[in-house]
Amino acid sequence: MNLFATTIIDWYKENKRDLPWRDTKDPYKIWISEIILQQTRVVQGYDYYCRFMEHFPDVETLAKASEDEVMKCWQGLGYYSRARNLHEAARTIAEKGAFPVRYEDVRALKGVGDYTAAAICSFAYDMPYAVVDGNVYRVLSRWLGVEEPIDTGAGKKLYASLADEMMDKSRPALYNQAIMDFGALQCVPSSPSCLFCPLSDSCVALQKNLVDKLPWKARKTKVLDRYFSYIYVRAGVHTFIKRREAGDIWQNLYEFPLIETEQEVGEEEIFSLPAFRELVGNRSIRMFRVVSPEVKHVLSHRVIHARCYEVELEEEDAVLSGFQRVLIDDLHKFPVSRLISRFFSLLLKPNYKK
DNA sequence: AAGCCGGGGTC
DNA sequence: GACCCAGGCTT
Repeated sequence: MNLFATTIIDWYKENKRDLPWRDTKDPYKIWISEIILQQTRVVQGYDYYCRFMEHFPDVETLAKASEDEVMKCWQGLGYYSRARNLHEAARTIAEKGAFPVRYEDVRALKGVGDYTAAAICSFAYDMPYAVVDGNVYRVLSRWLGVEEPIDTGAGKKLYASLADEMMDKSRPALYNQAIMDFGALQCVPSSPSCLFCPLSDSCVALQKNLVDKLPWKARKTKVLDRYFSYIYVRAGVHTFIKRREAGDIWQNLYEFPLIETEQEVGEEEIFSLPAFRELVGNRSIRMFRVVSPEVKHVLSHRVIHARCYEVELEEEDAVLSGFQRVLIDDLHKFPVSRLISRFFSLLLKPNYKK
């Protein structure tokens, strides 16, 4: 008799969320949902999942799509390596002809780690692999009173072994869904309603008054500042963009010509930057304006202080080396970061006042 | 083992 | 401002 598992499962039957990727055993749909939901709340990923399924209903469609198409569908969701890896894995699967059925082969897919492999194999195939995600860390650390941090090698190993031990291996899919929903809805990070918790009688953290301290992380990510000045260069009906390359944020997303500096650059100083002169050259400028004063764009590990300027060139057929010349009306077709899409919407506003 | 990689919500 | 979210990859 497993008190923990049966309690969680009973709770789940009464309180489960109705989610589209739970109505299926199709490993493709489950895989897509799991990648989308990595470090992403259900409410945030929900619409992306539905749109993704409309655009790419099966793995062959996804494999045949261009990377830009996939990225466009992912635009705004963040952690864009997920989309790139997803695309690569789709091509691997399509080449082999079918979705892998062994745990090791699922785990070997690009972008699929321990958590996602366990989720796919349990949900699609009912294999007894315990998921260990943020919810599971929280539920286990509190109920068992585990004070080991969750972000060290030793901690992860310990939790993986505990999760395996606690699992009801006679019904893996049900148990895994149950513990994650329990963590997401009942055993929430801050101020959980322990008064109404079906496990409160046996919860170690509650007895020791550690609920608001568990789980905990040993280290925190350092946040650094970066300073971006974007130049929206207009030449007649065209403008210029570039695809960001590997080794930095927003890989393979498009953006306006960018000048990054060590320090903040004032709106008047932008003209005197060598990088600005190099971009515009000796072309004559018909108009200059500030599209956006500084906006703080906050990422998990960076704070980007960004501005956007508009420069209209006299020369309407100008070419900027290193940049794609595109129709301004086509800008919306390119996958871009949330920051750039914000600038897009500013540019679309009529009667913008300087 | 530590750092990198997004964006949004909550308190 | 600090923390968290159905984490994984690179170095």
